[in-house]
This record gives sequence, structure tokens and C-alpha cells, in this order.
Amino acid sequence: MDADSAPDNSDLTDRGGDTIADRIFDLLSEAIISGELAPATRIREPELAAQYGVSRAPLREALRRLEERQLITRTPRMSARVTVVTPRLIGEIYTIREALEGIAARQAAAHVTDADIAHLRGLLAAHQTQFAADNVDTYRMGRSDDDFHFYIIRCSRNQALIHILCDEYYNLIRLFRLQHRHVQGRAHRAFAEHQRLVDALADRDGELAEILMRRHVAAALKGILHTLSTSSASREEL
Amino acid sequence: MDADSAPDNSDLTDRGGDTIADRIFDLLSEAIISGELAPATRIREPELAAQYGVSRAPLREALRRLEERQLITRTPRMSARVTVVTPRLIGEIYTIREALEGIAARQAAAHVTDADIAHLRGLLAAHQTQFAADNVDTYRMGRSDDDFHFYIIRCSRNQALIHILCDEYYNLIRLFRLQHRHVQGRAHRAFAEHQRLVDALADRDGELAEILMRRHVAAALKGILHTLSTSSASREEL
DNA sequence: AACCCAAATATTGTCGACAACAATCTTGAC
DNA sequence: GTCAAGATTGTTGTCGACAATATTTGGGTT
Repeated sequence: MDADSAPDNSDLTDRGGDTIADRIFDLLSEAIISGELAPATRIREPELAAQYGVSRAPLREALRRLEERQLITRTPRMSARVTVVTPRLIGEIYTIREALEGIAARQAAAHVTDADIAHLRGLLAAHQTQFAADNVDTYRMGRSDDDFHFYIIRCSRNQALIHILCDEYYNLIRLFRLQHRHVQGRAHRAFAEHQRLVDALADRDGELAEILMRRHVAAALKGILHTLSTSSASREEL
Repeated sequence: MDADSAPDNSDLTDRGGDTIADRIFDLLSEAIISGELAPATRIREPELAAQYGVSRAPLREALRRLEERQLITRTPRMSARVTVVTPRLIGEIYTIREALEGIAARQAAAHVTDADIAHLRGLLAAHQTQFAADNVDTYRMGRSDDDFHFYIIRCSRNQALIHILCDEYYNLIRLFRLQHRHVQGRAHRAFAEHQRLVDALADRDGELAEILMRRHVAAALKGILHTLSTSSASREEL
């Protein structure tokens, strides 16, 4: 919208490797979860194609994948729109998350290496220093790789679990946080919970890790619902 | 392969409504989970396009969605292949299923209507007569709508759950059953378990329904692993 | 002034064609 | 006879164009 003149396809054509459709998919995913493409934004294919300097064919393939992941919503002959994540959907997802990340934590306890534990402690340390510096009460959700939850999920070595949680549903959670200016004030408690979780993993205590993770997710949802009920009352209906 | 001459696009062009890409997606899904397109089959786009009498553009969009649902596996510049569901993946999926269908059963107990219960009992009756008639020991998994599990999942009224289980993962389970000639001999026990499950739902006992469903799924996995270990030993390595 | 209907515009869905890359076959050398 | 390198075929990825449908604009009516 603001940059319709410069077709910055440098990133697209330069980086050799996979196809344009795949790269556009990645770029659009980023654009959506970063808020560059705001929720409910109408997506006009020629506009986007021109913006990224590509044809509509690979763009449409990317859109089809985004639709499959619920990042955009399409109706047959009308323009697609960036998905608006409703509180109801977020509740459903967190219910699923609680169960699935619990399983992931349990299985992670069975598969973590000492190097994994070291890496997780490193993430915790980084978060702690970030707290001290920023003095901001938000637990910034990392960019895929450096995210705490992502790492634990991947430690489960369960491909299906990794796919559902990391690829399909975390982006929707991010999208929801984006919409609702989610300042929870739960960061310090979450940090403590993370620490205990890593301790359980270090002990290879899968049962405890599952319980802690389930509580952690449930508490996060509770926090979300709280901020939602206090802020949305003045702003909007559910 | 056997029908390269007759472009049976009658189904495609006639049925008005949604787009060709959507219809091809449905047809290909059916073709894959019915075995018409056997696992590991190489998918050549021009061939399929000619077979269905359409262009490659909508076909590729459909393929992208199939890839996203793991029904086909693609590598950037090479032909796609129908996914081969490994025993490992099936184990992962059943672990997820156990948790998620358990939740679905619990939530279904909170939302089922008397009409739903009646419909479920109708399904049970139909299955019973089918047993008596066919005298075959397989619990034929229905075509989406008339399937027992599908119906319960939908009764949960949880959109995200419905999407993951019905849209994304049940097809993979079907695909696995297709590959492994899954004759479990568990049909009668499964039928009894289904009956108790409906009873629990009729009582609106969510807690019990969840437990029963979890056991039911876990038992199914156990049966699969059993047939796998006894048959694959003589046939194939895992 | 508000509302409804028709022309004009814009956008989507689909198609055929071309370039780049992978797979296969042929040919030649050892 | 076998292996390797080059030519050939086949397939994918991408593009621009066209028809069908949705959206917007403008005009007319109550």
C-alpha cells in the first residue's frame, strides 16, 4: 500500500534454492504475522504480484497454502482476506495446545540431549538479560528458531507434533497476539515456569514436564482471557 | 494410466458451485485415499491434467493443498509422489489422536443434542446389521459424513479440533490402512466400545467419554502395531 | 435525501506457451 | 563389455492473456 512503486524482488530472484512460490509463501507468512499485512486486509492478487515483482501463478499457489494454514480466508470468487483470529478460535487452539505441548514436553524429556538442555538454559539466560535491559513486561515470542517453546517441541522428535504446533498453529497465535496488543504482565511468572520446565527436562522427568507444560499453557490462556475481558469490554464485543 | 483417453471432466464442468481447483482437490483426495492413486505413485502434472480435462494451473493449486495436508510429498524440481505413510508417522498421529479425540469426546458430551444421540445410535445399528450381513471383520471407515468418529468430533463444536482431525489427519490414517491391508479383527470389540461411548455421551458424562475415547484410540493403535509386527516381519522392514 | 438498478471497472479463475531444470537414452572411449 | 559424457526427451516452474464473475460508479426514481 505504501510501497507500490518499488518492486523489491531482489530477495526473490537472488536467493537461489527453492521456488518463487515457496519464497513468496515465506514472505507473506512473515508479512502477515508481523502485522505488515493487517488482519482483515483485502488481498488483491495483481497488487501483491506487482509489489513482489512476480507473476500471479506462484502467488496463487502461495495463497492456497496460506489458506490451508488459515492465515488468510478465501471465498470462491471474492478477494481473500487476512484472517481475523477470534477469541473463540484462540480458546480452541489453546485447548489443543495444552494437550499437544504437554505431550511434546513429555516426549522431549525422553529425547533431549545434554546439548539441548544447555541450549535451553542459554535461551533462559538471554531472556533474563532482556528483561533487565528492556524492563518491559512482554515475553517476546522469538522468530521460530530461538523460541523457547519451539525448541522444546522440536526436542520431542515427533514430526507430526512439530508440524501441527510449529508450522500450523503458532502463527495463528502470533496473529492473535498482534490483533489484541497482548500485554499480559505474565512475563516474569512465565519465565519462572520456563525454568522449572527446563529443570524437569534436565532430570528427564517426562511426567512432571508434561504437567508443568500443561499448566504453563493453561495459565497463558487464562491471562489472555483476562486481558480480553477487561479490555474488550470497553472496546468491542466478542 | 488406464484411462488416458477419456477425459471425464463431466463431473468437473457440470457441477456448478466452487472452482475447478477445489473440485480437483476433492477428486484427488478421494483418488488417493481410495487407492486409485497408489502410494508412491509418481504424479506427472500434464498426465493428470489431461486425465481430468483441465489445465495445469488449477491442478497445481490443488497439488499445493494436497502437499500441505501431506497426502503428496513434493521435492522442489522433481515430480510429486503420493505419500507413503510410515508406521512411525502413524504412531505419532495416533498419539495425537488419542489426546485430541479425547478432548473432542469430552466437549461433545457438553454439546450433543438428543437428535445427535439418536443419529449415533442409528449409525451403531447400521454397523451392526452390516456385521451380520457381511460377516467380515473390518470396521469399514465411512465416507466422511456417515463415520462414527467424524460425527462425534463434529459434535464437539470445536472448529479447530474438527479441522485438525477430520480434514488433516483422518485421511492420512485412511492412507495408512490402505497401504497395510489392515485386517485387525478388532471390529467387534470396537463396536462394543462405540456403544459404551454413546452411552456416556447420552448421559452427558464428558469425563467418562474422554476416558473411553482415549482407550478406544489407544487400543486401535495397539491393534495396528500388532498386525504390523506379525505381518511386516515376513514381508518388509519398518 | 435515500434507495434501487444498470453501465463500467476491477478482480478472480482458467488457459496455453515458453524457459529452466531433471531424467533418460545414445554414443563413444577404455 | 562397461562406464562416462553428451544429446535428447520429458517435466516442472513461471509468465502473460482472456473469459467469467464481483465490485464500484453513476444515474434515475420514489
